[in-house]
Amino acid sequence: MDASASTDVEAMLDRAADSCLARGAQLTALRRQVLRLVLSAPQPIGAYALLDQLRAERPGAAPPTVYRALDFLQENGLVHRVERLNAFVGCAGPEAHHHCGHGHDHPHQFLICSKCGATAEICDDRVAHAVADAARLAGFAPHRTTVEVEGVCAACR
Amino acid sequence: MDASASTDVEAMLDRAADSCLARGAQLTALRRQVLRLVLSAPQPIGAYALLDQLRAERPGAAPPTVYRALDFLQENGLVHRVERLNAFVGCAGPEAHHHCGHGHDHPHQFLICSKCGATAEICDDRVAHAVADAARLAGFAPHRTTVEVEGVCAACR
DNA sequence: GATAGTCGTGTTACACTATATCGCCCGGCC
DNA sequence: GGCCGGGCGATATAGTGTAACACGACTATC
Repeated sequence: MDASASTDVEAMLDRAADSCLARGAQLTALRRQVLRLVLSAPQPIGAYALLDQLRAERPGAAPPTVYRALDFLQENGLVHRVERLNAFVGCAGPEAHHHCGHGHDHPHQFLICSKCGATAEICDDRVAHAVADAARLAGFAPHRTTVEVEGVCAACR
Repeated sequence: MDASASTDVEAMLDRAADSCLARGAQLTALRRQVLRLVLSAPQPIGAYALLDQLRAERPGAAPPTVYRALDFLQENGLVHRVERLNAFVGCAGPEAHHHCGHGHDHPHQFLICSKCGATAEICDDRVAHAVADAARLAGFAPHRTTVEVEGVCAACR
């Protein structure tokens, strides 16, 4: 990561800390460290890759260390899990979603490039509504939704 | 499973064999056995649960045995993988989707009840179109799409 | 009929992902 | 002080998925 990206990450961490405080949650040093690693990764990152990096600063770290942090970060809308990759990405912009009327558990979709592995998060209301409508039509009360599209990104075409 | 359900499963297996032949693929005894187990399961079933059952008839079966069969069945649209559960379900009705104009790689969505674990497959064109449109709007060429909704089913409410 | 190629399968070993459980520390609270 | 809950360290184990190589059956081609 270059300097400007690092600066961006630190700013995002500060905003994340504020957002947690507002919800009565604590972005502890460990959780902040894990979130920094996720945000700094150029692509979705697996729990054990995260663990390896975390050990550089925290030699005693074990799987539960990183999984507990990831659970917390997910609950607070700071990271998302990409099911198809068994990996995690930083949420594109939690505050942006608040601006457009969504809470911390905002709807989102992933576009996963099978060529380069890049994963983009989008937030399409039409998709979210269509899915919710289809579920309710089946008598189903939707709670959380996973939408992941595998394909080829613009850069790889 | 009662007798009528078993009969249904056998009929589905026969139709699956025909469908494979038409595509130049072979539904071998092993693959048929695995598909039978998936179709007979009341809920999505994991690869290792499948493996345990398979070993009753085929003691030497190992993980690659079942994963290779599942890969084949997925490629031929006979089973789907439920990412959130790391499990597999028989395709609700491949021939039904052909009737409504979809190929063997038809769009589908899952409704997963977090109370009872029941998983329903639906096929909503509005969802499929909304997702495809959103992806293309981002310059992305969609290939395969995963849509999974976790919530509470009608029976559990 | 030999040769080579493909496909399906067997077999072993390993890598990766995730959770259970126990125990300790620390900070808040009555 | 004594109690409690949250966060964390540490160990062990469960669950999921692949790599790599071997073997036999079948086919095609000469």
